[in-house]
Amino acid sequence: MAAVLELLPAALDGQLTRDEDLTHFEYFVLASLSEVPGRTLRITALASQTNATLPRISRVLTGLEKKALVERSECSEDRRAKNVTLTETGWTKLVGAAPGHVEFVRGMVFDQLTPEQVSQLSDITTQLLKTLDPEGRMFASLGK
Amino acid sequence: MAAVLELLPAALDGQLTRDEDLTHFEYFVLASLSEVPGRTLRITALASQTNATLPRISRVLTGLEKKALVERSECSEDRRAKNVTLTETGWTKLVGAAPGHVEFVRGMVFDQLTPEQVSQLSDITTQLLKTLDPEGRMFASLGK
DNA sequence: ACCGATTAGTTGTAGTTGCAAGCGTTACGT
DNA sequence: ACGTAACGCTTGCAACTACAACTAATCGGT
Repeated sequence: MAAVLELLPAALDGQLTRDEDLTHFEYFVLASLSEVPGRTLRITALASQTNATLPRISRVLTGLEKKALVERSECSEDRRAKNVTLTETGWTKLVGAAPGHVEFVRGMVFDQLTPEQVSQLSDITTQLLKTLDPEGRMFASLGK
Repeated sequence: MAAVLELLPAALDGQLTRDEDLTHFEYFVLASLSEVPGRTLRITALASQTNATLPRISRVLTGLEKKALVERSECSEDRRAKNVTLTETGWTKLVGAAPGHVEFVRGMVFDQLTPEQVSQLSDITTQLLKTLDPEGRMFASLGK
């Protein structure tokens, strides 16, 4: 069981990095932005939803900004804060990456299990999240 | 489900680092050595069992050696190779760390699930490992 | 027996991450 | 209104990791 925790994230990360030159975390950031009205979030909110520290998000955003996938802009309500927006390029990137990634996850996980097991796994992870993420900061992303 | 993959390893790592000044990976290395006759393994074998690259194992072993938890020695059969042995200090460290860690995992995972779900989860992970680790390089460690 | 190819392990280098410290902005108590 | 505390984010630094290049030893074909 510890082995799954070790191997599965690495496998997922590997596919995205090879095929799309995105880490799983970067993908998750783009996906989080895409699911929000205006495709815009404050940096702290984004950090919370992706379970990242502020320094980590800050540096990853710098990288994504260099690739023109997101944009930072000043927040009018609070001049300390900044908004991050998914650019059109970022949206296109995400839409291009998603099918391959979803397909990979399906082949790696869901195709290996019976429909019953998939249902059981869903219940189990939901249950575990109550302890791991009591405030429900992280949401399910793209049906994963 | 992705959230569990993100949060659970971080939680496990955190407990060990706080309480024992060991990363989860270091703990896993010590545990792997402890389960083997003579508590000794060739470095490549250890890398394979822990799913680590050779450079990674090499540097982690250097760290563990500095703490006197393991020892490197020449391999008589192949002078390119080296053996790594869990020292008495390392064994003591592992035995001291295990109960707290096991307890933490239990509280975090198993206590949250019904006995039925634990059984289902075990079947599911076994099934997933057939794809993730077809050669069975990684073994279950300490009932996790 | 020899030479090229492979293997075991270590080290150089670059990229990622967390913690702590920093800068500027806002909120709060008086 | 003023000064201190708290907040939002970024940056310095140290630790960890992967990839590639390196050294040393063994294997294989001739």
